[in-house]
Amino acid sequence: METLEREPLAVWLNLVQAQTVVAEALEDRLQASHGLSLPEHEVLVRLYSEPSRRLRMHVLAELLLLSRSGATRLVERLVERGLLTRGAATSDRRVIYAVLTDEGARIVEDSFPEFDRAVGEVFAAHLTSNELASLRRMLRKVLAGNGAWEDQRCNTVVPTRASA
Amino acid sequence: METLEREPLAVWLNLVQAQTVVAEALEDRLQASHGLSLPEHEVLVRLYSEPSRRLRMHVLAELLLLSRSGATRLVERLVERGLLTRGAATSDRRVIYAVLTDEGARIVEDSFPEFDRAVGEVFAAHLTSNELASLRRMLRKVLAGNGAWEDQRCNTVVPTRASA
DNA sequence: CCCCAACCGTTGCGCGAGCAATGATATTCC
DNA sequence: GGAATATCATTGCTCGCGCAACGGTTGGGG
Repeated sequence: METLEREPLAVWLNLVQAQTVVAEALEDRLQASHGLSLPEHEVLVRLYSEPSRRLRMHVLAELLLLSRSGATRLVERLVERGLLTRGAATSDRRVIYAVLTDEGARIVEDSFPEFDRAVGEVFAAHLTSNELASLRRMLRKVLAGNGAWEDQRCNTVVPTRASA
Repeated sequence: METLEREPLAVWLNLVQAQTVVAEALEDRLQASHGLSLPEHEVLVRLYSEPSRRLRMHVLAELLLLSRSGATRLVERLVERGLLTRGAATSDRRVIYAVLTDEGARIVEDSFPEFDRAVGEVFAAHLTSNELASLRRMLRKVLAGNGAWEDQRCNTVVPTRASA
């Protein structure tokens, strides 16, 4: 099995390509149905999955793999659309919370089910559930090996329209 | 095994995060050692792995997962640094080739071995060769399922400093 | 033969993102 | 208690990229 040893680079390129293709497909659907970019949608979902429906800017930036200035402008755009509000913290006056508005929450409830379905169709549908589990294990090992923060919140996301 | 059915989204997020983390690590090293961004380096490698050391702009754009305008400007920057040249085709006067200069080739020979090693350390080192092969199979299924072009050239890349 | 459609690469424009610097607040250490 | 330091979010600047429009070129159909 030592013959095919240019593997790692090829696999890395495949990973980049797959990520790009899937992200484009997801973003297209999201754009068409609700006029949201992928990061914009993620902000809404992240906030929705928070019981208090708010998150400090700094934490939001980390979750979105974004710089703090990037986060600032991202929420700024969503505030202008009325999907978010900025809220000050009582104890620490440096902190600003990004807060989901009712309309923002409504949009999540509207868009998330189809988004979740899209992830299934575009990405997960081509893999067995064993492969999916195996893939996750591998990715976590890579993340851990690079000292990446383990995002527990992945398990806590939206209860998929409990009201319906 | 039906209990954990929010898996797909979580795996997708892990994939994005892993891609981001690894890409940042690779780009940092490349930037430090040769002042190249990841796409810039890839252009050089793609051209180096071509026997004629040239590629049509359109093809280059596809390989790099870039728009044509993006490709135009990317090679423009590298031309200014003297690593590339633009060459006209004899038969079709619409076509322009991006051509690797000798200095560009020298840089590839210089940078690629460490880049390849970096991919090993940052990415592949955390997986067994079985896992790597399995990962590749999965990614290819996802790509095929989304009608992505199968990039055969992955196997043809640089002979890793045959001269040394 | 000539016109029209398709294709190639480049350009104008706007957008989203990162870096470094800023102001405003909190914390720490003497 | 007060000054130095750290932290938080924002802003100015610049860069890389995609989209749409363009000029130049080629091939195909009346």
